[in-house]
Amino acid sequence: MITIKEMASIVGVSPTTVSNVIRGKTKEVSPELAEKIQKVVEEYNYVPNRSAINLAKNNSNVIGFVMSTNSVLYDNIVQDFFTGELIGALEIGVRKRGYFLMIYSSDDMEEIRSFVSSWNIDGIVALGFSYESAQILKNIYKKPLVFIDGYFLNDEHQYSNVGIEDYRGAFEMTQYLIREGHRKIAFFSDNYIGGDYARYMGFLDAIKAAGLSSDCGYKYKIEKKLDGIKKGVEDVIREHPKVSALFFCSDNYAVSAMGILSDLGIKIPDDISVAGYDDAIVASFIRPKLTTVKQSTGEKAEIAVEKLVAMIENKTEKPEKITLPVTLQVRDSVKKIEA
Amino acid sequence: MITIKEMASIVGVSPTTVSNVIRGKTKEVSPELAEKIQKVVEEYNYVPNRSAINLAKNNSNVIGFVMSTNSVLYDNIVQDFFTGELIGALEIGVRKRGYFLMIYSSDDMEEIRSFVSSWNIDGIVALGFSYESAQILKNIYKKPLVFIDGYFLNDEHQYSNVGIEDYRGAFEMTQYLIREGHRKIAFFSDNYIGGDYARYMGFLDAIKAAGLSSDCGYKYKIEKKLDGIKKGVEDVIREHPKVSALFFCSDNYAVSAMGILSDLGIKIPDDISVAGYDDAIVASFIRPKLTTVKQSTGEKAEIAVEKLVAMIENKTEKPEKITLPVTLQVRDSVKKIEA
DNA sequence: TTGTAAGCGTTATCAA
DNA sequence: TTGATAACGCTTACAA
Repeated sequence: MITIKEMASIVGVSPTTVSNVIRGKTKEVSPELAEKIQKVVEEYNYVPNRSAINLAKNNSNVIGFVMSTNSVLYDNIVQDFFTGELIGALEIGVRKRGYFLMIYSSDDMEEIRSFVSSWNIDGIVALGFSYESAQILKNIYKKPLVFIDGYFLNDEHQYSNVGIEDYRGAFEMTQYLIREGHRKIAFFSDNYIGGDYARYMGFLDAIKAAGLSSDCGYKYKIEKKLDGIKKGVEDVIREHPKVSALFFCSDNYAVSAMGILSDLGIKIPDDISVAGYDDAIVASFIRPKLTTVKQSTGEKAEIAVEKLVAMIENKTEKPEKITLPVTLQVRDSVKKIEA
Repeated sequence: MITIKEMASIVGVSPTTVSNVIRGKTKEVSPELAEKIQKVVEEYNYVPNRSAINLAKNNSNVIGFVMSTNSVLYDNIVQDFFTGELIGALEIGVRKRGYFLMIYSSDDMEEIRSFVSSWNIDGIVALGFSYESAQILKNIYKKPLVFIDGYFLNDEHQYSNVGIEDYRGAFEMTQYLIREGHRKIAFFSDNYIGGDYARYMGFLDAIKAAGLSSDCGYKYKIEKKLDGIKKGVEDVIREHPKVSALFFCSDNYAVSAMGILSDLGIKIPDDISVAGYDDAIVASFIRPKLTTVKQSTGEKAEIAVEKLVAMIENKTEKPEKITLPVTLQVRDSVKKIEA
């Protein structure tokens, strides 16, 4: 690895001059010299030393993707598809803009603090943080910070976030279900906070808005594991046999529930209708094809990086809540019934 | 961000002494001083500056996960589940061992070279490299390098690789298919190189080993997009109506084909049997549950990091080809038929 | 046991 | 237009 100093002595100039042509400050150096130096730079395949640059400039050009561990792969079948696609898209956006992507997952705020300040991380894309941990993160990290799918109550104007219309998607799906004649609908989620809570509220409000009584909508909290989904599905069938539609907070739950229903000899959508959320790839693999709410993970990532880099490079950039649209994706898993 | 020098002047000692206690070289410093310094370190929440350490020690403690772009998310539905799980598991393994994970995807070897040397990356986990690009990578990067799912012909002893028994898995699956009475089997892949070629060879050899004539096995090359899978499935049905079993090189293709078959009114496994490879999560979501070959992506990542870190920390560590076992996962998508 | 000082590869200030 | 030089924060001989 050749250094600036070495190249300087090869050409017979000072390191400063070499540095200047490398950084394109060509107006500060004569064309002849610039060309001579450029030649050497290329001949020796010069690559700048990032540690040295970072030390001197007190930054890093790295963007950290930090995930709160409870959202992480492995203990949660719902997340890994999403996370994989997200990371892939983040990498592309980050690289495109001349930055580098470091990944770090932890629930320990002290660890995260130490990670980001040790590396002098220029900006963070944060996933899976509760309101509480988001507050802490914002306190310990004073540089640009963009959350993905965060919910921050009344503090929203203080946080940069890119999310989707969780509420509206669920509202419209529920409206659709009602329009198709369903009058007993069960909603399933593994939690009722943040985006999933918003989806639940959309569900509830659509029922209200349709003038239906509140006992038209049932709420089920399911465990993340496969067994938990099975239990949820069996519970609803036993407790509320009149339920004609199942609305899951995510496609992966919906798809896995479809398998379980099939095992029970229950036909979809003839015996019961199923709706999902996210429009994951499986949604169009499975039969019947899943009716769901479509969101774009890739776009989420791209927008998050775009906003983050804007904040890094333009100090006046303000925090912003960005809400991406969702669309109803009507396929074959919901049946029209006589009300 | 407090520095060693600042803490030194606070305690009234030299930076060296502070540095020593921070790095646990406590035998070189008196207990009283050590304690006093330790206290200040904690009081000020000292976090070391990675750029400075890296510059001084000429390393980085970062492990790069570099993907050849042709394997990357987005243009290939097969890969993103796998990649997501892999990255998650890599992150855990890397962090556990005191390293950091940087992600970089490119097909341009010059870009990759510049990335790794600029950051002084300590070691690389490489995914999706052809034999040719693997050779180039090995030439431009002289530090520890572990491939995932690479195939290196006769050069294997020169490369560290963690892969799976691609050949044996396909061999056993095909054996199983034959045992179940299937005599016309079609094999589908989007490529016939590396691991997928090995799977194809396992398929072919099992047919030979069973004493069947070579026209018992058909080979189909499909496009990666959904349309391509559809075309492949339709082709086989038209060209070889006697085919009773479809063996896909990956679960995602298998699952997507199951949907397409269902659209065609073809029942699985009654009309036709389907087998997959990988044991992706969808394999147990779908109905009938998919009979497949099980591999562990998480284990792949863990072993890869383990080997890589061993190579980084122990110079005598030799390149090694690690082949993880696969097991037949018999479920419900293959029917026993009368031969 | 503790401290001095050089060095890692850049950037940036200021002088020539 | 070019070049010295200090500085970034740390490690590491080597000296005291």
